[in-house]
Amino acid sequence: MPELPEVEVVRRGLSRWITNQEVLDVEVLDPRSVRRHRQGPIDFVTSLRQAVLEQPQRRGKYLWIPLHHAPIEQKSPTALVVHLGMSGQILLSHHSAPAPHHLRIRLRLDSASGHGQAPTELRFVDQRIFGGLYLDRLVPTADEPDELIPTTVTHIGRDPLDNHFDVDHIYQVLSKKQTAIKRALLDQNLVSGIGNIYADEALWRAKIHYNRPCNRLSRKQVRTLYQCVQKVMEQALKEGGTSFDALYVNVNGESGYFDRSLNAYHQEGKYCRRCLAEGYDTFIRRDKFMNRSSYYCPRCQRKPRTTQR
DNA sequence: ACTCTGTCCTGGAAGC
DNA sequence: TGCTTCCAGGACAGAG
Repeated sequence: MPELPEVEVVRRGLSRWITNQEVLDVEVLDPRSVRRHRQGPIDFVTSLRQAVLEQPQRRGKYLWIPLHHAPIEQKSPTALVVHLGMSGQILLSHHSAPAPHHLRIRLRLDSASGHGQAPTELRFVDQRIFGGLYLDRLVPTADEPDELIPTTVTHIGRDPLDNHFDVDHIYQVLSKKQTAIKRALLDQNLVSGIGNIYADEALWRAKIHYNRPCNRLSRKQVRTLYQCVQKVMEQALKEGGTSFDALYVNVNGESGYFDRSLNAYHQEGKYCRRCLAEGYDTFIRRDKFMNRSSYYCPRCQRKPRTTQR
């Protein structure tokens, strides 16, 4: 399940190989993968053809590649926006390599214009079709006029690895929220890039129960929690991201190995590693929360007294 | 204004 | 064996 570290691994791979390459041709094999492109699949193909791909950017789980249309007068800057959803992959291959099973979109690239052994095709593969590609206009952000982001990403909050990430501002917002802390962690408008895996891992590290009301957390607890988010994401990035199966891979099709470092997520029934080190044999538990699983240690992460859903 | 649920999707696993 | 049901969850529309 791609969250921030996985998307960043993909961004770095793309940056190395596709920057300054021209799109020779585009093929949409499943129109559902471009459903967020309002003007439809045909416009997607014709608008992307002959565009030159610039340095890929990211905010949270959103990835975008600014486009440069060499021969055409630039109306306003645009970008190819990528969201991997649940199972999306960006793969760089030779165009003659066999097509993977869930191949949805292919971009033929002009490898001759760039690096010698560059791949000749960018492929979007997506089993569950929650992800997709679309074109969008780039606009300056509200607080940094030199920073351009797609209009559809303006409502997304800065992520924990962003230089302008401001934890005191986050605390101010959280102190007014009634809702459970995990719901706030997963809310991409406040802070982006956190999904179910890193939410559970950060809460475990910070020893906070997923159902703790936001407005009952101290400034210190909020600081600690977001430091834990940053630490767990930095470690995951170092280890190439989390892969449970073939659903998440980097641009070369390789899996990350952060799943071996997980302390809570997917660890139901296993000993809590921290408790074990302290001489307790507590098991990690799984609760249903927000229609998904929440993994936690019942000793380290005590339930709030007033349990609300 | 804020909070929360339902929906989109596929395929592997579990249940009968 | 073969069928059905469940489960995974990111983002957003729309309900409360």
